[in-house]
Amino acid sequence: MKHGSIVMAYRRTPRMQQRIDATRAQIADAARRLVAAAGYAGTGVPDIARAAGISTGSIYRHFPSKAVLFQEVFQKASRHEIAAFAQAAQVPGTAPERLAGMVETFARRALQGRTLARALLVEPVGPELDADRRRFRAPYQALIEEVLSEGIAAGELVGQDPRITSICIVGAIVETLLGPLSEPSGCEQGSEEEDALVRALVAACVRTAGPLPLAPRSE
Amino acid sequence: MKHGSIVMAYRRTPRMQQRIDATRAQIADAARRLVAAAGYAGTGVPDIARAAGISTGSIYRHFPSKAVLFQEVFQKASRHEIAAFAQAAQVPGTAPERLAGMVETFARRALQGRTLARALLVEPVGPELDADRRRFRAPYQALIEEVLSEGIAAGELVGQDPRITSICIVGAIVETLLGPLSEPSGCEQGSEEEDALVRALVAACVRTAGPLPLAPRSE
DNA sequence: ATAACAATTGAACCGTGTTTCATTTCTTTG
DNA sequence: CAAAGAAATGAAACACGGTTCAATTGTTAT
Repeated sequence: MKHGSIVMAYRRTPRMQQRIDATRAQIADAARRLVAAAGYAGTGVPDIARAAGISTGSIYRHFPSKAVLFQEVFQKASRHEIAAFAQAAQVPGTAPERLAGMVETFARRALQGRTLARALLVEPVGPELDADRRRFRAPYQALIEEVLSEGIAAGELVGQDPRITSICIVGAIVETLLGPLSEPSGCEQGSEEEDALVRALVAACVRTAGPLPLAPRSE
Repeated sequence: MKHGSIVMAYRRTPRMQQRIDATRAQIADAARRLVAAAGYAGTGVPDIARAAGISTGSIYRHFPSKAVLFQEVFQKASRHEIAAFAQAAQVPGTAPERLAGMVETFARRALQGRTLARALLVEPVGPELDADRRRFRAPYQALIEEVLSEGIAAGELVGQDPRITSICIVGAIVETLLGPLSEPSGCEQGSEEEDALVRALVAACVRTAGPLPLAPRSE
C-alpha cells in the first residue's frame, strides 16, 4: 500500500465474459468430439484439455467436475436428437404410421452418429451418469407413449398399458442398434444391410404397438 | 545339501488338488454373493478375500485378474438362468404360448435376483466385461429366435426376420426390468404391481412376435 | 505505467482399487 | 524328523484418473 490513491478493482467486462463463454463452449465441443471418437471411458480430463488447447486445471474453472461437464455435453447432444424425434411424432397419420416414422428416425440418426449415440445410449459409465442416461431415454419413451395413447383412444391400437409398451419399444430399438453401434463397421451406412435392419426393426416395433386391422367403429 | 540322500520333490496330490479346487470355488462363491449384494462396482478384490476368509494375494493364485474372476462368476450365474429359460422354451404349445412362458420366466427370476440380475444385465462395467454381457444375452436371444422360427414355419406367427424380432424382445425385457431392478424397492416382490408389470411385458412381447389369429391352413 | 485482480497453467496430489513379492505356513516325501 | 517346495499371507507398490493450488500470465482501470 504505497500511496493512498484507490485503484479501481478489475471488473468482469463484456469482452472478458465473451472470452470465458467461448472457452467454455470450446471445452464442451472438444469433449463432445472426443466422446464421439473414443467413447466416454476413453476420454480423460487431460485429453479434453489438450483437444481444447487449454490446460487441465482450466477445465475446473469452467466446470466443477468431469461429471457435470459431460452432463452438459450429453444434454446438448441429445436435445438435437429429441427434437428430431418429436418432429417425427408430429407428422399426421395413424398411430402405427407415426410410430414407424419415429422409430426409423431414431434408428437412422443413431446409426449415423455411432460412437456418440453409443455413449449416450449404452456405454458403461459411472452411477451418476447412469441416472442421466435413463433421463435421456425418458423423453423418447414419453413421446412414444403419447402416440400409443392416442392410437388406443382412436381405436387404431389394441388395448394395452402404453407405458410398458413404450418402454419395450425403446428397449427394442436400443438393443437392436447396440450390436451395430458397437462394431466400428458393423453395417455400412446407407448400405442394403442397414436398410434391412431398419425395416425389420420398424416392423417389430409396430407389431409391439398392436395395430388393429381396420375397425373404425364398434360393430 | 547336508547329506547325499535325494529327498523327493513335493508333488501335487489329489488331496491337495481338492483343497485348491475348494478354495477356488469359495472365492467364486464369495464374489457372487458380494456382487448380488453390492453390485459389481461396489465389490473390490480385498472385499472378496475377506468374505472368502483368505488373503487378497491368494486370489491371484487362483485367478489371473479380477476381470477373469468375474467372467467365471457371471458365466456360472447365468448358466442357471439360461437353463431355466431353455426349459421354459421346451414346454409344448404354440409359439406365442411358449414365448409368453419364457418371458415370464425371465422376468420373474430377474425380479427375484435383483442386484445380481442387474449386474448381469445392465450394470456399468469395464469394456472387457461389456463384451461378456453381450455374450450373456445371446443365449436368450437364440432361444427366442428358435421359437420364433418354429412359429413362423408353423403359420402361428407372421412373416418376419426372427433374428431382429428376438433381439427386440430381449431389449424390451431388459429395458422394462431396468427400472425396477435399479430401485431397491421399486416394486415389491410378489406384489400386485409386479404382476401387472409382468403381464403387460408378456403381452407386449407376444405382440412383437406377431401371432396370427387362427389360420391353420392356407385358404 | 502500474496496481489490482481474474484467468490460466501444469505439475503435484490424492483416493481408489489392482497387483506384486518377500516372508511365512503347510504338506509331502525320504 | 528334516528337507523341499508349493500355497498363503498381507503390507507395500503401482497404475490410473480426477482434482487442486502456488506460481504465472493476462486484462482492466487509474
